[in-house]
Amino acid sequence: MPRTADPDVRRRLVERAAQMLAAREPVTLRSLVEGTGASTMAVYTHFGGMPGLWRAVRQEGFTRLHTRLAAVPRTADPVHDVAALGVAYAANALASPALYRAMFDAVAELEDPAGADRGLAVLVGAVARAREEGRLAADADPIGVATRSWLAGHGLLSLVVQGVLPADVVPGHSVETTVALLTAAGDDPAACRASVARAWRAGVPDPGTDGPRGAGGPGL
Amino acid sequence: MPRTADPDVRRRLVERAAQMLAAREPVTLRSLVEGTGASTMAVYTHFGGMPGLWRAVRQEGFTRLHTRLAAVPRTADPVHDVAALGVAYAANALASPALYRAMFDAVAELEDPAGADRGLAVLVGAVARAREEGRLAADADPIGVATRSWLAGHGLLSLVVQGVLPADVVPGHSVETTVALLTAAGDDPAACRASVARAWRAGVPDPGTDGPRGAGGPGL
DNA sequence: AAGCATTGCATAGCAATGCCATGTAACGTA
DNA sequence: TACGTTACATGGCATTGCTATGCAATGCTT
Repeated sequence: MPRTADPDVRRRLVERAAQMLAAREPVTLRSLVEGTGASTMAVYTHFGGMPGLWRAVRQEGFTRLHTRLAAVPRTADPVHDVAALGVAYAANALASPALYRAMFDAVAELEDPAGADRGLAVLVGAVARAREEGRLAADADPIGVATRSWLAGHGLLSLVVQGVLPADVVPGHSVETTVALLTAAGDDPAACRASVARAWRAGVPDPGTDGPRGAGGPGL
Repeated sequence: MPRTADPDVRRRLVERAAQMLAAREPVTLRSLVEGTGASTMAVYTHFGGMPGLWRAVRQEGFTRLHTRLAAVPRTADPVHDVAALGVAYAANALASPALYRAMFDAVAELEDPAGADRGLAVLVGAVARAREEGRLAADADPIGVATRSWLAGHGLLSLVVQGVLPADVVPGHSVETTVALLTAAGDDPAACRASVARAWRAGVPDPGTDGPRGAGGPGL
């Protein structure tokens, strides 16, 4: 094989795209490579085109999300841990809203679809542990409960990220929905609320440097 | 005033955009006016540009949604009616997935933001009635419960519409989440499940002529 | 070590997109 | 009927993503 491909170029371009996304700058083929020294053809050799670049960016977003979820510590209270994953999910989305939007803009197209499932798997594991430790009913469905939590969280955050809802409603709705879902799965209502509320009190997501904008900016 | 503005042109363009959206055709300035006899300037006269056209299309989507929700009949069982609104919401989204995507693509920008709230108001009214008729706790929060139902439904449908989740999981997740939220609001678990399940059994959304596609097509 | 095939990528140009400056014609008002 | 205002058709512009072409760098082969 000739001229070994420089793997750094690929990473740098994805990184730069994510930065431009966070900076609300329009991510175009030419503006992306500008300043990197690379030419527009680099995007085609490494990604096959702009859709390929977006695919890579989305993948990067899901990788970061998984990293963040996997870093949530396991405590003695499994229900608290389930809620803590919700906090981490929200924090990740609010830290870079534009990336979150891009992730789900064409989420069906990913380089590694299984990579996106890994985040959900973390949540499923936490719910399963709650059941195993007796907090949920023996016939509770961890995948179903985790999926519904994820769906509700996504619905909430996708609207917050677009500026339809303010960020400060996230904890409230999240607590209520999580409590409702886990109580329906068998947890004691009072104990559940205490566990969930504690998780959200501990780590309210920081809006970050990249707050939601009022309208569709020039970027994606 | 000279040369009276033809209000039909506006409607026809919005209508055509919605049709092209449903047909998975790329909606571009030139392809939109092609065949209508109008020229590209018509879009600027009536909408000020493509963003304005999308704004009008989104508004049209929310108007249709409201129409559909308002048409849901009121029965003797208010909890059933709340669930029936969820069925109607899902049916509306699945009937024209591309329009649903467009609606929430920049939902913060609407011609009449209050128009989008009218749909939610219908749901809030149904929840409030459930509380007034004693199905929910006296201190239940209709706006909160309705909003969380809407958020969960939106999270689910936005992913279904993008082809991440198959349409056949909609009833299952919808029933479970609705039961969880309404039970948490005070309804009796068994009665709640019966009411909600009946609504979804009666009117399972038809995928329509416009099923979700596997990947980002040429259209929006 | 030399030659060569293969690959990375810089250049330049193409089609299509949204947008707008200009001109023209239609309509209401006087 | 004359006029001023408005709708809109035409043509051209900048920008977008994309690709045909050529060159140079690299590793395999002998």
